[in-house]
Amino acid sequence: MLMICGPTAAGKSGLALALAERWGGVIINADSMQLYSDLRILTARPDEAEMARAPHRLYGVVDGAERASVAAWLAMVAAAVAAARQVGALPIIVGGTGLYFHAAIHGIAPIPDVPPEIHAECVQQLAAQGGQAFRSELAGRDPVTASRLHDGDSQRLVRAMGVVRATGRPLSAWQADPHQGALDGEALRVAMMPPREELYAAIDRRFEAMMMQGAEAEVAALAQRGLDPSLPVMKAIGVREIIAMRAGDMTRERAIEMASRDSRRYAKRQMTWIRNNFNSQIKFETQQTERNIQEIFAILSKTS
RNA sequence: GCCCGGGUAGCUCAGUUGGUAGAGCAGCGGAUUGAAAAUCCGCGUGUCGGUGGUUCGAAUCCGCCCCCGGGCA
Repeated sequence: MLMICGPTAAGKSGLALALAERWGGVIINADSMQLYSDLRILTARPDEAEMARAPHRLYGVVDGAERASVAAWLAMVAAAVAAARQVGALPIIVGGTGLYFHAAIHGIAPIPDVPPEIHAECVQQLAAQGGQAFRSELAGRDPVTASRLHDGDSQRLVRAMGVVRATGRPLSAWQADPHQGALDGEALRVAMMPPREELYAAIDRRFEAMMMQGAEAEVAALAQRGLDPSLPVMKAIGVREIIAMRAGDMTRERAIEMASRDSRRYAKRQMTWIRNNFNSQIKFETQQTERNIQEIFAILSKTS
């Protein structure tokens, strides 16, 4: 299989599509936001025409009212990869979510689900008593995790507390168990790493384009649903800005500026992750699709 | 030519009654195992426009000069 990882706007989708068309591949999403059905434009999910050119899996398959998770994604990818192989197609996993790739490569600890009520309880408790008190309570039940986290790390504190409460066993103990679910088979890891300035320019252009294509209407529809603002979809880059713009709290110009800034910051983190963790066998700095494809073909031909 | 504002970090600006300067953004580094486009942690020496003076001590007070706004001529 092929794994293509890169920052937002680096041209991953285009490369994946060209490869899938010519090699006979199935494109499988590894982007946490493109998983949600609500935001097609804003998350730069492939459109109908592109989806028609090659099989696409795991795009827009989760409703915005839900929270996706690495574990759920991992199960879905495993199934999608197996199905692709069944029909002799090359699985091409594409996306920018480092944690997902990490799980696909190394697997994750098998931890039972935390019931939503318990999760909600922990969120409330943290909000009520503050990080410091919450963490010291956690220290009584899971000293290892508590000592690893900062008072301000709300998300992990809640997760750790939820796990001990739900399972009676500390998160740190679960995490020390052997990991499971890493994808079988060899993967050729490809990183898209364009020069910073080039990428930033592409990001700025792209956000403007998204606005032209109707990102505003898409966000309006999402806002209409009145979902919990802490839900992942609500945190997609641009959602906050467009909502503020529609409420008249921000000019259109400012909204675009802010969203582009967030996007650049995100891209930077992605590249850092890739550099430090992805361990790619091939790194592309340009979007010269034709050349990049040839290079990948050359390697694939040798191995298969 | 005269009057009023400004000139402080890459950018936007704070800086109280004189005690050799600090926020946001940007930038850099790090953590990260079921929300990851998330959640956190760390990193600030810069001719305080220049120069002379007052003072034990000046971004801060005074003189002169330069630059940018705006106004009056």
